[in-house]
Amino acid sequence: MLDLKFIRENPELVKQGIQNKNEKSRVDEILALDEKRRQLILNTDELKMKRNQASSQIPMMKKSGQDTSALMAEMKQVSDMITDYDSQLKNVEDELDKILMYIPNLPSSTVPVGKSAADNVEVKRWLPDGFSLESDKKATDHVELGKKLKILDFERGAKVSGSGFAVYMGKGATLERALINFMLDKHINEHGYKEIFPPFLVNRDSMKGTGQLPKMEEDMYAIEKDELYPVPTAEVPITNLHRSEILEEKDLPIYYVGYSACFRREAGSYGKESKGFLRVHQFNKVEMVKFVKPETSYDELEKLVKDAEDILQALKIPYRVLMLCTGDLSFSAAKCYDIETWSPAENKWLEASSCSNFENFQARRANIRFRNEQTKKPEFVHTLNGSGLATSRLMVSLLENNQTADGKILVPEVLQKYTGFSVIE
RNA sequence: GGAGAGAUGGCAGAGUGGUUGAAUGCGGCGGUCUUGAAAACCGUUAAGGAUGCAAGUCCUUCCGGGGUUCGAAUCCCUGUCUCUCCGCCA
Repeated sequence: MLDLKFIRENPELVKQGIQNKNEKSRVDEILALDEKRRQLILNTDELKMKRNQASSQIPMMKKSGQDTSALMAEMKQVSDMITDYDSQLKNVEDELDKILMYIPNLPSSTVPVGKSAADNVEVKRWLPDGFSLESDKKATDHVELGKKLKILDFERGAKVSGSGFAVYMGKGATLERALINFMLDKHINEHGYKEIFPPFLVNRDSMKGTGQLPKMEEDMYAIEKDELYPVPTAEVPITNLHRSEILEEKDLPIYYVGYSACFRREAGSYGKESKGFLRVHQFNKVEMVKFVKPETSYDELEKLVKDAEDILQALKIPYRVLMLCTGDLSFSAAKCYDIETWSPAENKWLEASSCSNFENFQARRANIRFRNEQTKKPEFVHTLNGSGLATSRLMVSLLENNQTADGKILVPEVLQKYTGFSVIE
């Protein structure tokens, strides 16, 4: 959520930012409602002051035996007026809030302006020693590999749950588990994150806090009976851990890492990159979340990306890093890097991680603050998160890049102590 | 699922219709004392909003929402959460 005061003072800047994100600007509506809101506050406050004065006067009058009935009758009228103004004010504020909840975060000034994914900027490419993108044209794709080696079963997944659900079997299941544990351990032991095992169902307030709702209602699974939402990412429960809290400045930055299954409806995306793991309704992800002081958040973003890259370098998986342009940036993000891993069978890059700085957009929605030690005043923190990483897309690259000519999969060395085996055949 | 109790400031904990935004204790901050520290003593210590150049002034907030009243932390209704007992259960 953007600051109403900021919008009031910088309407043109806000309009431009929204436009760069390819979203509709409703800034003028906001300004008009804000004007109305402040007028109503002016009216009620004056009446309330009157009422408060009378309230302290009445007991004194009674004590000295004076008649209070005239004053009480007058206050009855005042109270009715207050009720009326207050309900008008509530309507205006609800309306304002509704619009504000749909206004995206503004892109950072360091983000390139662009319309779509085509305008994203590649900022880095990392390939393992001796690896070439051209070298492996006849790679078998992950679906085929999974089937042959009996480690992945998309057909049975469809039978049990529906299309877009995978079953991992045998060494495939073990490999998935190994990957999750390896990533968690690395972030905990080498990058200084604290492990969180969050709930996988969250309430509506949490979904609003991180920005999934109300705008992306259609993309979210919902358990209506209990008003709970299966998490689309661990970002939601982990960021909301500190919702409505005032943190101590000395406790910042806070680094959390957590595993969760991620549930996504992917409504309306059938047929688009939907083969095998490329688009599924449930996948596993290790997520990193940071709560930091505002002035450090862009440095923290660079470190976050590096932490995710470390995983890929350890696994020796080819990847590139993209800086997203304004038009491809998500609703809540001010700046975002995507990490894409290479799929030799698809002959393209697959998004496996997204690392974003939300500045105070989420913090404002979720009311996450810290006490500034100098001023003693609470301020909003900046929140960041990044996948570290999603196993499904990563698994595609891992299987395809580690296949041998005779159809086996070589398990990356760093995973072997987690799997207990070095080859899948 | 059934029965009961509760939710108050950073924390603990009073307050059951009228100067209570809230006693008291702890913690935090500042000071006196001390070579320094401790102890003791004194002072101070919520958030949000409106208005104003500012100092300030005003409003709101005692879990959320609604109601009664001239007036609500306090009474009524409702939702959420926590605890105790019973039932069920990985």
